[in-house]
Amino acid sequence: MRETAGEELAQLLRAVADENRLRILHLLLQRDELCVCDIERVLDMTQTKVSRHLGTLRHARLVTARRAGRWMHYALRTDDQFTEDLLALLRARFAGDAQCRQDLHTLENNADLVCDITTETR
Amino acid sequence: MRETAGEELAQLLRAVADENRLRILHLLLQRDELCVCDIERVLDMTQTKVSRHLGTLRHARLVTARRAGRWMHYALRTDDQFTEDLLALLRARFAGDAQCRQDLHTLENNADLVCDITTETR
DNA sequence: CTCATATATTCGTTTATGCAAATATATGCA
DNA sequence: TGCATATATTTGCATAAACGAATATATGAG
Repeated sequence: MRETAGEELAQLLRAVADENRLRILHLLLQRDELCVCDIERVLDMTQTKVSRHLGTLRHARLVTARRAGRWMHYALRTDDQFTEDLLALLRARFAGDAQCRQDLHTLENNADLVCDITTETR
Repeated sequence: MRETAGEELAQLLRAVADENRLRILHLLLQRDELCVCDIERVLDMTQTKVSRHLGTLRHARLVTARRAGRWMHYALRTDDQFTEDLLALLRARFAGDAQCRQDLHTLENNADLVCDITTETR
């Protein structure tokens, strides 16, 4: 059942090779953590869609999930050098992308984000 | 008909996110140029398969094609910084991959490669 | 022109991926 | 316990991508 190393790399790259997931990764580069409904609101995607794409990213070991009450907090993984380097590369690209800039604007002007509240007792 | 910048990035990443194309890129990192039949022999893939994947890489602007007599010589593009950086990242990964090491061995021990002959008058 | 070689493209099929809608699970509050 | 909220998963369908086999094109040799 073990994948070959090459197939594992291809799978990681496949996880990144999707516009929806790129937008999610871009958001996660801006905050330590974000929950599903935050992403849902900022990117204006359905809950199903966000959850599924986060599942893909988690399966590819690009993000971690942490439960906090009713919310699942997602964050970028920081334990793999290749992933780190790849994200650093992408971060530079995102800066020049119109959609990403708009998403960033929406993120910063949204006062209702769950993950902006530091206390998790809700 | 123009793609968004984000979709363009996703398309580039999609082109890289395939094990066959990763193996081809790995070979191209070893030589300035390789023709289709060289890759065909080293990777033991059918001509159709190699040609189609090279087409995908060319379409994603990862490689260039140059006709030399009956042969098409493919080479990595060097005119885009992001692509350069991405390939540099991959190069490091390839070194630790068993399949890539074997491909490299096959490449080096194959005396019949078209692109090992410097003169193109055949 | 004819034949052989190198590469590209088309065709039909299979597999993978994305989506929305519906449903299921998990947590917290009353 | 029962209800509301947050998230995950399943289902059914549509589109995209991969494959081999066959066919087409392009070049060079004779």
